Amino acid sequence: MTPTTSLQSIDLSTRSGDQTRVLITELRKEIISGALRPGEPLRQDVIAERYKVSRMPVREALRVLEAEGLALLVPNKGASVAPLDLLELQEIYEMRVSAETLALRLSLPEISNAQIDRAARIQDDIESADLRDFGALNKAFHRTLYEPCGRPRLLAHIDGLNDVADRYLRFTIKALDYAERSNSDHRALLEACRKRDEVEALSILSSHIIDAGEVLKNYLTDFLGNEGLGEG
Amino acid sequence: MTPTTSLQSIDLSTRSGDQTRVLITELRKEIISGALRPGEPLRQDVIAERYKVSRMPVREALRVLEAEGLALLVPNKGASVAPLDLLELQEIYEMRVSAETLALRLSLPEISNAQIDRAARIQDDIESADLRDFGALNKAFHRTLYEPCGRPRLLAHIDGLNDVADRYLRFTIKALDYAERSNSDHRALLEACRKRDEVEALSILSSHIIDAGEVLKNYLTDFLGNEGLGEG
DNA sequence: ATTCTCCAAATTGGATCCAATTTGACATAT
DNA sequence: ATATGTCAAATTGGATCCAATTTGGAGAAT
Repeated sequence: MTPTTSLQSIDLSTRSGDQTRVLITELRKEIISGALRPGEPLRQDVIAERYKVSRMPVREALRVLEAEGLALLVPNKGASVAPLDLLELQEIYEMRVSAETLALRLSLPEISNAQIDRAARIQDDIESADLRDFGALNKAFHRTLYEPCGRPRLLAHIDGLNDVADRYLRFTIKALDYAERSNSDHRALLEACRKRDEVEALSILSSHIIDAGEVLKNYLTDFLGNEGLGEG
Repeated sequence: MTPTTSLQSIDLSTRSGDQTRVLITELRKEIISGALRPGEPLRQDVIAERYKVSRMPVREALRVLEAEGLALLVPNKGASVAPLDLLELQEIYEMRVSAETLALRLSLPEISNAQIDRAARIQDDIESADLRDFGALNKAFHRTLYEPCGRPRLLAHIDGLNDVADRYLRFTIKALDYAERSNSDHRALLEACRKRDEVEALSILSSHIIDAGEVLKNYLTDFLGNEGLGEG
């Protein structure tokens, strides 16, 4: 079942300062959520008209999205939503392990109990809330644990990786019993953080991310025949 | 002694397809090399006239450079070259260790002796060539060792980190006996790669990068008073 | 029927134009 | 002398216009 969220049109024509900024975040959301499907062409006219702006800020936004790996730009041909690709998925999860264990390691000496509690409360939400919000809440949980590291660039990098990962997650999340495993991982991770047990926390986080990547990969491998992932 | 390379003006006005692409790479080079100084304002008019194009491709290029962390864009105020900052330097080197050890680990099972030899030849060049090319050659050396990992996204990420790191390197490279230490690290790294000794290779690479970061930090700490690093 | 050519429509890339915001200088008031 | 207000110049942001490239289809040739 493909995500079939309909595209909303926000009227940015009134806004003064920075339409490009808004466009970037809106289009990013639409690509991550799957409202804009992998491989789908992104025509400047269409987007411009949908947001009631000229093509100019659209073009700037598309450049940025390309730099983020969410769009593909071919000179004189146009832009399209970056296709999904199992090799990229694997790569993203390998990079997540590397970047997020670094963030957690740097965060642990700084993190307060209050901050750990904040993460625990997000985990409560995850377990009680609608699975549709899993992506965003899951991201928030992890980010709360990493933020005390005080490395803005690293955190931005991790955000970007999670954005891309979310695209894949979106296709599968409903069908999985993955949530359960993820929840127990999260609980164990919080416990290790409370004990400030670096080795344990990093080990849990690593296998947590690797696991998620494996589950996704297996699920998507089956998927691949049924429904395209966007042409390469 | 600040880099005082003069700005060359390339005439892109004839090129058909994609002036923005060219602008991005040219401006990137100028920022990395220090020809465009940290904190220096990047006025659209000036750049456009220098490259004999209109402001439009300049604006697109600036957006991308902002996404890469090389430029700063303030709405309605304009762009400037991203300032240098010791905390960022530290962060970049932490991220390099994390990303590059991952790349090397994934590369080692794939790398051929011929590829290792290619890296060794680059190291020969480093030791014999002008120190001014150190940044580029050093980057090439490392990339040669990582490339067999076959992870395009990871490699692009590493390239980006090294671009930013080069900006700091550029300020110091001449003044250091760092080259010697770096050379012996490189030789030892090649040896470990030849033996396919993962633990040894990763350990050498880690301390190699950490070392470089420390040396840079110390050097720049002294520097900070004399000559600005661009206002925050 | 298939392939090739050519031309019009669609679409992107770049330049120019106009509006809105910021900057800085000068004048004025305290 | 310093601070404040005002207005013109500079600069950015957005829209429109034009050129260049790509796309797709009709028609001709084999």
